[in-house]
Amino acid sequence: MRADARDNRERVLRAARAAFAEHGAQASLNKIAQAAGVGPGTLYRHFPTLGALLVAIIGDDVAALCEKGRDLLGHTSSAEALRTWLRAVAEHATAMRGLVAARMAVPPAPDADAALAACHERIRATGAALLERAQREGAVPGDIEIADLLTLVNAIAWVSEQAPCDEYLLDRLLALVRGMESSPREEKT
Amino acid sequence: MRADARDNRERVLRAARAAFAEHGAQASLNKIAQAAGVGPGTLYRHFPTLGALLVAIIGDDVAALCEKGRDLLGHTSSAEALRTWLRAVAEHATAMRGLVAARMAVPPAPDADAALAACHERIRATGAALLERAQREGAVPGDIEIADLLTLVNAIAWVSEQAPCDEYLLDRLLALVRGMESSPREEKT
DNA sequence: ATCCCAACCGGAGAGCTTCTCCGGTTGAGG
DNA sequence: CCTCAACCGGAGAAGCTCTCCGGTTGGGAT
Repeated sequence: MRADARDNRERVLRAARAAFAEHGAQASLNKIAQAAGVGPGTLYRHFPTLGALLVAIIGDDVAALCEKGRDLLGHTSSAEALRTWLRAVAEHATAMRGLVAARMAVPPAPDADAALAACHERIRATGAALLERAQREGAVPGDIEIADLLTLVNAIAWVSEQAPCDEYLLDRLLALVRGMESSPREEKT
Repeated sequence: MRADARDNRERVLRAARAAFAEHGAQASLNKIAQAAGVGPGTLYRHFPTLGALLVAIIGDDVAALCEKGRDLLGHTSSAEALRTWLRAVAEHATAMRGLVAARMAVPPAPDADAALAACHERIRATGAALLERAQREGAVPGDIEIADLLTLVNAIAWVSEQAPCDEYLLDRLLALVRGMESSPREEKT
């Protein structure tokens, strides 16, 4: 890749990150290109779809979440580890004003972005390890499936962004989920 | 209202109902007008906002849900009554491919459609009666608030529409909510 | 039965969006 | 230094929401 091309790519990523954080899925790709100082054609050549752009932005975040999940596997309380991690997932999904939640909520369709599907799978695998440990210890009901749990967490993250004025909504809704009865911070009975 | 005006209004409503059922929030208002055989101006004069159109369409459904809620207050099992009603809410919210869930998910902002806010309040009041009964009987934890519960149900309805191929997702996610442990149909232990 | 005007209609169009195409420009290897 | 593949970005097609306004018409009054 030519130097100027990489330069443009990074400027687009920076502009997109800011735009998504502010406007979420409603961000205009045109304006992102404009803010990055490139033409629309350049943006679309680097990132043919919204999903591709999104994956490029959240790639690092996904890795961080997986890392955090591995760390939490060593946590003494398996239930609290799961809760803490799911809350981190929800918080990350909320960071882009619902865009991430909307795109990552359900397992992607077969024809969808391969990179997006990979992100999804990495998150799922990390969650599965945490859930299985909690279930083995009997801390969480055994009939819960990780895919459903993640979908629900993403749904909660999405809806929390619909009411941006209620900053505690996310936590209250998470507390309504089976197996997450107490919020991570207040545990320590 | 002139006869031709009412005629047009009803044709628009019919077209909109069909379009929303098929495309949800992505339905084009232009195409709805075209399908109804009227110009865009006519559509926007009758229904200035998407919310107004939506309220006109779901008004009857909201009344039916409230009616159903009142009936269920006489149900022997207060917990099952609540579960059955919330499932009905979710199913209705799903009927328009996520559009209803997206608009009704959270209590509307002060500047929003008054009619939409009224719909929201009627649903909330009905749910509050069902929830309070279940809580009085100790069938559902007392720390649950009806507004949060409804928001969560709407979030579930929304996310279920994101994966239209998984028809049992809605029920599985509802079963993940505290106080809705068993699905309504399978209760009857 | 006719008239009249308020109410209503719908198309034109402004301003936004996403996404594509292609002629001009430029980085970097020979 | 020269060349050309790779890259750039603007023009523009197509579609969207929503507004404005001149022409039409329903139906009450005469």
